[in-house]
Amino acid sequence: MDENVVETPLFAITAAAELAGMHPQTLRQYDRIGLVSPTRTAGKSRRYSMRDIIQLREVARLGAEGISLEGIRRILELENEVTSLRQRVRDLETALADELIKRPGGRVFAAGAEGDVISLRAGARIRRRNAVVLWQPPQLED
Amino acid sequence: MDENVVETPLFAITAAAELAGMHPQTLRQYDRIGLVSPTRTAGKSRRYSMRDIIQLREVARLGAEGISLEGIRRILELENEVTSLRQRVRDLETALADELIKRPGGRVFAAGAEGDVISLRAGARIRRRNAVVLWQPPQLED
DNA sequence: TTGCTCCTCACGTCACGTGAGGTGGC
DNA sequence: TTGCTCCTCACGTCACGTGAGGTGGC
Repeated sequence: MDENVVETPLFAITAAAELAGMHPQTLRQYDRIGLVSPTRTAGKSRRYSMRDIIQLREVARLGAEGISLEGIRRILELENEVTSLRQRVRDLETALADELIKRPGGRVFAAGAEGDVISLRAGARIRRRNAVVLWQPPQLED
Repeated sequence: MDENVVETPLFAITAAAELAGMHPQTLRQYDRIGLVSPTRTAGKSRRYSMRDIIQLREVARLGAEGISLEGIRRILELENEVTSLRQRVRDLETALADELIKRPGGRVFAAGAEGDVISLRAGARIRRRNAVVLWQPPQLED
C-alpha cells in the first residue's frame, strides 16, 4: 500500500501553509467550512498530508479564477465523479471490444480524439483519453 | 424535431426575467459574461428560449447556495459532462450485457442502487440510474 | 405618447483573505 | 522564554444584484 504515503499526516499548519502558498488563517478557514480538513493530533493541532497539500493547491487554482469556496467544493466533487465515470467507460469499452472480437470474423475499431482510427486486438486496453469504441447496436441482428 | 420547441426564441427580456424570477439587469449581466446568452432579433434585442429560462433557474439555484458566477459556469459544464458520461456508461452496459447473454449458457445480472439484483434478458435496456452491470474480467478465460 | 429596449455607472451587501489580539501546551 | 498552536473578531477588497439615468426604435 504505497498509497498511504500521500495520506500520512506530516505537516503542521505553518509548514502546510508555506507548501500551499497560503496564509495559515486561510487553512483554518478551509478546515472550518470542511473544504480541506486535515487530521488532528492527540493535542488537537492539525497535521496535513501530501494529499491535503495537493487539494489546497487545487483550491488555490480555482479560487484564483474567481470561484467561491462553495463552488469549489461542488467542482471538486464533480471532477471526482467525471474521473470515475471516465474510468468506468474505459473499462466497459475494453470489455465490450474483447467480446466483439471473439465473434467469428470479429474486428473492432476505435476512433481517437483526433479522428484517427485504431484497430484493436483481443484484450487490448484502450489508453487514449476520449477514445471511443464503436459497436453494432444490439438491436440489429446480422 | 420536437426538440426545437425549447430552443425557439420566444421571450423578450422582461418576460424572461419574470419567468426566471430575476431582475432584467441580472439577465443582461449573465449575457454579458456569457453565462446565459439568448439569441438577438434583427434589431439587436434579446429573445430568450425555454432552454434559456431553464438554465437561468439553474443559475439561480446554484447562486442561492453562494456559488459565484464563474463557479456556476464550470459546474454547468461539468454537469453536462457527467450527464453525457452516464449516458455513455448506460449504452455500453446494455451493449456488453447483450454480448454476454449471447454466449452459451450466458446469464447477466445487474446490481441496483439499493443493492437489489436484477436478472437481464437479451436486448434489455438498463434503466435504473446508477445500475451497474457486472461482467467477467476479459483476462479470465473459462 | 407609452412602454418597451439598449447601455453605463454607482451603491449596498456579502464572501473571503489577512491580520490583530489573547490563550495554552510542547 | 521562544515559537509554535488554538480561537474569535474586524477590516479591506472584490463580486454581484439592483437601481438610476439617459438613449432609441416599434
